[in-house]
Amino acid sequence: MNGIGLAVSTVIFALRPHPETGRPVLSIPLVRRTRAPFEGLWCLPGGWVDPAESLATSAGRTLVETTGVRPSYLEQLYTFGAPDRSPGDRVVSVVYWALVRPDQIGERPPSSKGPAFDAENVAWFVADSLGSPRGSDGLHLAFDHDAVVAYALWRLRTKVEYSAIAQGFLGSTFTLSELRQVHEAVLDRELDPANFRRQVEGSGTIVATGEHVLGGRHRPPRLYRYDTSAPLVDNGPLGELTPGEMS
Amino acid sequence: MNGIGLAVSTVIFALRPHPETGRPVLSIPLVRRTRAPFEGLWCLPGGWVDPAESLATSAGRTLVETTGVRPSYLEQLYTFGAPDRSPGDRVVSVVYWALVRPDQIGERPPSSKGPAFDAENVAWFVADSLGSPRGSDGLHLAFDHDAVVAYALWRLRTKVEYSAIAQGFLGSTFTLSELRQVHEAVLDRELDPANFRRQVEGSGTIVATGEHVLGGRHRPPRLYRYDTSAPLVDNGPLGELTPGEMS
DNA sequence: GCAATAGTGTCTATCAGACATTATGTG
DNA sequence: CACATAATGTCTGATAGACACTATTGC
Repeated sequence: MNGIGLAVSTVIFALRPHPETGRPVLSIPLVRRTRAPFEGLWCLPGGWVDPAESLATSAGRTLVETTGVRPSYLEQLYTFGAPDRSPGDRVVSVVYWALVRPDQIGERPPSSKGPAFDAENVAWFVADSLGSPRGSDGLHLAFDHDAVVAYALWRLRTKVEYSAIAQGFLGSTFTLSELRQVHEAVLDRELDPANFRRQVEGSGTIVATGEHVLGGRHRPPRLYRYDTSAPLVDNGPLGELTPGEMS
Repeated sequence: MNGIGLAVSTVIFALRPHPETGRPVLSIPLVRRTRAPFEGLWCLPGGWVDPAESLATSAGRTLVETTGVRPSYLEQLYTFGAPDRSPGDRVVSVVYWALVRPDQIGERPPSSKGPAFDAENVAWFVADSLGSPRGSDGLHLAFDHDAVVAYALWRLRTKVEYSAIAQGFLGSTFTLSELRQVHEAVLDRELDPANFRRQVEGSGTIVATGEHVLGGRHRPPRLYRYDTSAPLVDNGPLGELTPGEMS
């Protein structure tokens, strides 16, 4: 007990159509602050930790309450605790990062149950337009959230190259083309379809379902699913946090 | 402000002679608890976060106070916050991991200044004898510190393979043989001297000083130092925490 | 057939690991 | 010289990237 406020925040990633090009682009929902400090500025969704709930549960709860999205993946990122990061009383924030599929984004507040979020003050931003260093051009967020977003972006991009994290953006089955497009959107560069196929097939993380997708004006691609016996990501002895463990 | 206690703990690594074989082995200092809960059990050094100090400063301060060592490297590991991880009031622990050189280990409490640590209740343990899963054989620590140690060990071993973290165990100059022995002790396996040399020379992280070590009954090895223009480790946008930044 | 994407094959540069060889100090 | 370790060289198998080629659908 030392009079330090403990909060959680979450950097949420989704692939959404770019407002101009329409191509899928890494996007982050932010919340506009409606009170001091930093009133009017955008910041990460979050809130206080309830003494009875775990940190991950707290992150999952607050992000649903404020943005209406239900993530398919949630992982702790880093704890930010500089004494001056928030005016007034000391606040330490345990920051998580999350992935959501398009179908997990509630564009409207859920009508029946749960607290409705304030849609007026929630908006999606292209990830690459955020996270620029203090003092530079571009949109700047409240608190130290510029640095937080930059770090989360780095972690996602690093991790997509060696883990099966991309499935957080995909449904239960998908084509190799869809999986590749996820990687391309995250890494923001094109990948060779042939080499990508070899790599991901050789990794053993995905399994062909035997089904194909018909209807395209071209050869029907195979459907794949992730091998559920393989871990989603390599987090060492900690393991990953799946939605089931979140609450 | 939510009535949650905020603490820091640190997993400290040093290379020390194995109590039986005498060969350098990864070792961790622990503190014996002198009060409930878990009185008599060993646990990680740590303490409460002072509202005025940063998390890293807090970690650095508490580990010096309790064990007398001054680390050459300190990095945040993970924040552990399960509601039931400590009996009584809720405690969330931000855990750091640290590296120390042999000369930074104060075997006796510093005589002149600072609080003397309780040498009776501090002891070094071979890292591989710790971190075993709950319920299995072996020494078990207070709180959730078994899992904490296991995770820290995983992180150190992962990181030594792609970063220049080994310098945390070495002085300002060293031979390739010494550097290799650090890697071998951390990874607990032998490395081919020739291939190790090529890899580390090719990485560009070390520079030959031009000097040699004489006196051995063999060809005198070159001395190297780390290239100070290269970063110690790749922590993304956060960068590393050097001792200078700790306080 | 043509367009479009799925899927396979092949070549090459690079790199890690195994291991042979040479170099240079001390006793 | 013998010995021990330093330092260099060479071979090989695995792999990533570039890119050519074949397969299969809809129109």
